[in-house]
Amino acid sequence: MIPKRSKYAIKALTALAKVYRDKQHLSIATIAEQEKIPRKFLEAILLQLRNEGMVNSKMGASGGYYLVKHPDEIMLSAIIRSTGGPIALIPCVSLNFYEECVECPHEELCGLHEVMLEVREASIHILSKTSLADLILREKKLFRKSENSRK
Amino acid sequence: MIPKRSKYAIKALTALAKVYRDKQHLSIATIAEQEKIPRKFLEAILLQLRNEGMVNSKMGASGGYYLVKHPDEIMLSAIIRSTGGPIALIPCVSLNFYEECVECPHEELCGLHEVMLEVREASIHILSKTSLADLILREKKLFRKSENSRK
DNA sequence: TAAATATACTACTATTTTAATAGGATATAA
DNA sequence: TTATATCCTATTAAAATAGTAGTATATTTA
Ligand code: FES
Ligand code: FES
Repeated sequence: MIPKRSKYAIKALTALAKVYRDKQHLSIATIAEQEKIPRKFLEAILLQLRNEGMVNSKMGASGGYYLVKHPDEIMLSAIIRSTGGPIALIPCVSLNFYEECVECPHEELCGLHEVMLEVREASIHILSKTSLADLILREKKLFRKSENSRK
Repeated sequence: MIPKRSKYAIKALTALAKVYRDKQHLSIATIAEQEKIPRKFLEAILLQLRNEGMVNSKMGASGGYYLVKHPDEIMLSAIIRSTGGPIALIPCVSLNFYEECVECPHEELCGLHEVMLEVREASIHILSKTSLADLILREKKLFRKSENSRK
């Protein structure tokens, strides 16, 4: 499981992606309300994302946050990583939270290691080809689909 | 990430799978030492696996644990589930640890939900086609490979 | 230029989950 | 009958996660 932190980050950045035209920005308060994220917690998350270089901010009245890159170029895997969410199922196959397996004498001889590596690859494959723009597109498609099935 | 509990369970069951002929059994102490798992913790894990019906035990002197099913039929996904390890990355797409997303008004309209569902499917696909027997086979292959590359 | 609005930053607390241990009861073999 | 194991409940310890408080700083706008 990824932490809520990461999920909130994806939600918040998606909100920013939806207004991405000419560096339009949104305030923490606006995003928090829209996405139902605890305000102060979101503040901490966005600050972190800013330090990671994923977003930029403008201080003062009518300030706020905006995306640095195009929604097409911001991948879910990058957001999860920037917010400390592990994708791998065990530490010895994690890129960002790697820890040696004290129980396994040789990593390269471990069958479980090999399988978990495959799982990680499969997950990362999906998460690093899906961008914020894709997420928005998917939502549009899902909405159209539900509209049609209601007829 | 899955809990250590699940990883230990896989390791322990693999040890049992290696001696699976005519219901041969191993004691907790033996497995704990072999796989470098804290003894008392392993005891709790095996007890749980027994209550889940994955293994059986024999009490008293020269007792121990043994697999109920053939190593071919015991899949990693089942072990992870039996020990309470989540495979999904977020609760709203988890089969065994499902929780509704309070932030998302409609699950079926949520793009993130859809992507995370795909990730889960990919992970489960691998984990539920890999058995304990496969794990042992993989290890044999890895060993042979490393032998060859040493020449 | 003052008031209002918003982010920046540090530090803290609370909650939950996970990992691990303790210790006695019970069963079985030698 | 002694040694060896599992059975079972309860507890503790440690770590990770979630969320909050409060003040400093920057910027707009009236
Ligand atoms: S090396 Fe990590 S599970 Fe064996
Ligand atoms: S429904 Fe779970 S992330 Fe939207």
